[in-house]
Amino acid sequence: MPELPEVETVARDLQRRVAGARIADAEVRWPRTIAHPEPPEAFVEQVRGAQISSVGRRAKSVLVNLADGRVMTVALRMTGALIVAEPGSADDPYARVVFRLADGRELRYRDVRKFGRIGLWEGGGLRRRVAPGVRRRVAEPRRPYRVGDVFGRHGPEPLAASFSSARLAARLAGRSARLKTLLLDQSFVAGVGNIYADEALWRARLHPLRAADTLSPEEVRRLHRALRAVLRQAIANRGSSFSDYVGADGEPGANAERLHVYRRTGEPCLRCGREIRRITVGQRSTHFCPRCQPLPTERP
DNA sequence: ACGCCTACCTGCTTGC
DNA sequence: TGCAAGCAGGTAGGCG
Repeated sequence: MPELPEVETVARDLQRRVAGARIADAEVRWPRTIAHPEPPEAFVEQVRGAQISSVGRRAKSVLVNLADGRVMTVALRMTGALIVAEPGSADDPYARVVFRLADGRELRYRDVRKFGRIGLWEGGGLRRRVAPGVRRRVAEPRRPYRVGDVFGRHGPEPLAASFSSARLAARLAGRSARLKTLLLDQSFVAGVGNIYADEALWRARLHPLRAADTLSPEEVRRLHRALRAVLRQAIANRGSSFSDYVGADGEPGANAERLHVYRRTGEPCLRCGREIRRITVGQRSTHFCPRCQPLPTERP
């Protein structure tokens, strides 16, 4: 399940391995993977001959920046992976899109469950920012092809220097939604998924069902620190692998064994020993320690 | 604003 | 053993 740390790992791997490479040709084996442009034949035509200048990340998408300023976005969703295959490698039956590089290697988009999407966009607009207090600019023309529009509704990057505790507090204020729901909401904060939402709440000792606007300033600071620490540690370990996630080298990450609550239902809390519980919040499995993460109204 | 539902997909696990 | 149901969860879109 690629979340921010897994996508960051893939992007860093690719930056090291394919920056500077030229895409000689591409083959689309599952047309629905191509979200833009349509039809997929147009995508192949437009990407052919392009040179990759650098690879980055925004939210849970890999950004493949092309030398001419265009950007290819790769949303891995559940089971997507970008893997660099050396010449002569065995074919992959789950490769949905194959980019043949001019040097003989292949950049393969592999996706067992086919949820992932790839788009090719004009650059620009990525850092678009509206000054505080300004509601809407006058009749901004629609430019649906700009990569910035793809992420126009996403929230801030939690590891950005600008994502301060005060900023988190401001975003939580007036929100009655549960913490777990908000952490998973990409327009609230970008890149957090089920694993790191649960891990951050455990680390911050906050119950997943707490209403966001009931947190004390101290609790907001704990959440801010916990979220960033959990994400940073996962990146340092090259991400958490369960069944599908691998880096661009095809190797799984090492962070899964470092998780404290996720998929540890019934096992002892690593802080207090109480059994980890699993509940459903917004149709998502949610893991927490009932002693370390109490609801204020409850006495566990 | 918020919660809830469905659709998209396939592989693996579980239960009879 | 075989087969079907259940489960995993990121995201878009719809409904109340």
